[in-house]
Amino acid sequence: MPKVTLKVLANKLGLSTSTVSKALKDYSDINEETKLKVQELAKSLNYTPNAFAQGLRNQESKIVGVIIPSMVHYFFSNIIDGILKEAEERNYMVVLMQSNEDYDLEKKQVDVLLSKGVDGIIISLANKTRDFSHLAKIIDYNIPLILVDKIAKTINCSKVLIDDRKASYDAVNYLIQKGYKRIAHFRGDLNPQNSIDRFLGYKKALLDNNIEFDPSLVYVCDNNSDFSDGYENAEKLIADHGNNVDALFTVNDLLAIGAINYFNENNIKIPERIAVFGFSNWFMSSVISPSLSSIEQNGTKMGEKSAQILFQEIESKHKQKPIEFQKVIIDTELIIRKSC
Amino acid sequence: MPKVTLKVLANKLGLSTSTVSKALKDYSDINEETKLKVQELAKSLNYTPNAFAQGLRNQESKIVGVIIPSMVHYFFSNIIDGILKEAEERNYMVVLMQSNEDYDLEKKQVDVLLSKGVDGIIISLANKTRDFSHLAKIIDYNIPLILVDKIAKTINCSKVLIDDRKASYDAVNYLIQKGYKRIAHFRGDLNPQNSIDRFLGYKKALLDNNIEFDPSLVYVCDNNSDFSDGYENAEKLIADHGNNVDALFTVNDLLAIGAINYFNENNIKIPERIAVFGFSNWFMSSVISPSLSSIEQNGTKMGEKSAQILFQEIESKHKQKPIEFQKVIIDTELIIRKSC
DNA sequence: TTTTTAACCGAAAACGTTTTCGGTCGTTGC
DNA sequence: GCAACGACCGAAAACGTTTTCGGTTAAAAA
Repeated sequence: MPKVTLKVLANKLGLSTSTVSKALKDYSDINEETKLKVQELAKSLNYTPNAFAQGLRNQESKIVGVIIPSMVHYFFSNIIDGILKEAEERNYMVVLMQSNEDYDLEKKQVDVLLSKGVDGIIISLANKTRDFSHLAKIIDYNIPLILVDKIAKTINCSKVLIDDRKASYDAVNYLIQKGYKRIAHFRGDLNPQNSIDRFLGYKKALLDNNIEFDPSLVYVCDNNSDFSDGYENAEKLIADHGNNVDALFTVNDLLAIGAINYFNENNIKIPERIAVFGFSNWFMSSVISPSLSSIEQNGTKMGEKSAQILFQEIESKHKQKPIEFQKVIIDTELIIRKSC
Repeated sequence: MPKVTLKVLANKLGLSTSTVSKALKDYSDINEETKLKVQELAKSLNYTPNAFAQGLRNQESKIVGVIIPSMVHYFFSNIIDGILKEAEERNYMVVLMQSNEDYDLEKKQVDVLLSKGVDGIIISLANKTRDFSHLAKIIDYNIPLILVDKIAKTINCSKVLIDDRKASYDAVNYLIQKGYKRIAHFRGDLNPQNSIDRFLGYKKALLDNNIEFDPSLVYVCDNNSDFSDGYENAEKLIADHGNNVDALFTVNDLLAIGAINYFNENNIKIPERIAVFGFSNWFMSSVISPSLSSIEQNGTKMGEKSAQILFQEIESKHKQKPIEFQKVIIDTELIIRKSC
């Protein structure tokens, strides 16, 4: 089967490729009749423009790149979901890469995306990423970049995130209003910004309520994508503090669920003996027992918004308009369930 | 910043673009010294070949397309995970699309992938897909195609799947050995093959154990990606059969979890009053209460295998070798937990 | 000295599209 | 009758790469 290109259309109609091209793009200097003839033939022969040639000529790929730390995460799945929806509407393709929380891989993937000529990039950074030169490179290349959730404060680009500090402040504050006083915190890695902010929100809620901040109640879960980390730290928590702790606020639901598993197995009643509050509102949090209170982070909306901004910026760039970076805060919501 | 192309390398060295190109690709008719000079300069100037030009010239994109019904599913996330790993190793990019279980969208996405010139395609079909002309089109275009999990029997291409019939036979058989006799089944859509096969395995296990098959114990959950469907059908099940049912085997974990929720809320003890067995072994099945017995479907391995075969076929095509289609059955495993 | 050969390099075409810049008509205005 | 104009179309260059096919040297063979 011979590929149907502009040239074969042109030959069949006794026209030139330029005329055919212009006819298909509705140029004003082509006769309406010939336009129709060309368009009909194109349709009947199922002509589709060669994407490589277009890319080469127009310097745009109609592809955007997305790098996330991990695929198998409810939150990230939702982000992708939102991005795919927006891309679909605009006939853009999305190439997806996962960094596996590995900085070197993340860096390499940025290079690949740049060399493939993607029109824009959305990244949620790996936890360990401290060096942002690869992001600077994207900006140097003049490729629109959006950071989502796991962001870098110092990089000058649009960002979509939640107010981690406020969200966790609200959660802890809720616990305090409910009467809990000795509230432990399983925090995430020391590095990523939202881990820090969630910790700070936790601390501020304590202070604002005149509860002394006790550093020994804070556990660093640097492997926080693993729920066994939550299980083990729950064990440690009880070993360390015995009855002198009555609530637990975790940096994500996975840790909370690990902890719940430990408490359940050891007959530590939730929420009577200890309350638990998670973060991110994974689907499973609504179906475990006891169901877990959490913070709805709205991954889908974050993905959608990121993509919207990205396409805006791509368009602005195309029109040579200056682009001004946005920082969008997506609303969160306390989801109160039976664990507190 | 001027883009660094073969031409600028050539100019800087007083060579021709052809020589530079050949030097970079280690052609034998280029002097070792000049090769070195070229390669050094290329590295120092950070030369990366233009992907569009390469695609145009070589007719290959180093991109593969993946279409899945839905992103936010543990099983599909795992498939993607496996595919991304394999692609990463081979420096291939993956463009991801989700059909949202919509046939028309699936069809359109195939067209987009074809028009973009991807080197291969992996699809897990939407449940409602009954017409396979879009798949035939892929084969017509001579693009390697792999079907994974949700397959079409009549399409002649490589497939990666599990033995749904055997897996569900084993699960139901296990229930029977445990003494359960009135086993209900929440089946999926009437259309997709694996929904059918899981039903047939259920039926055969009953017959082989001399248990009469009772059609009234089978409920069609045509919206089986929604766990409320499980909840509602559990309600119906109890209304219909009261105490005359002692086990439930569902076509997936989500339905099982919906049912468990209903049973828990209505004080129907699991597994004493009714046992529950799921399918797919979602992560959350291990953390709900009671934990759910299920069938490990090994999504990651399915994704990996699909990608491996795809890249094999792409390579074969490249070498003009004939490709012979494979049908790979991935092992499943009964995961026994507290729900039975 | 002349011919052959090997070693090295470059010219050029091709992939398919887009867009600028003219060019050729026939028509209108004066 | 001539200039000007508008309508329509095509030639050609460009995007960056790959690869074939010669071509130019200098050294080896005759």
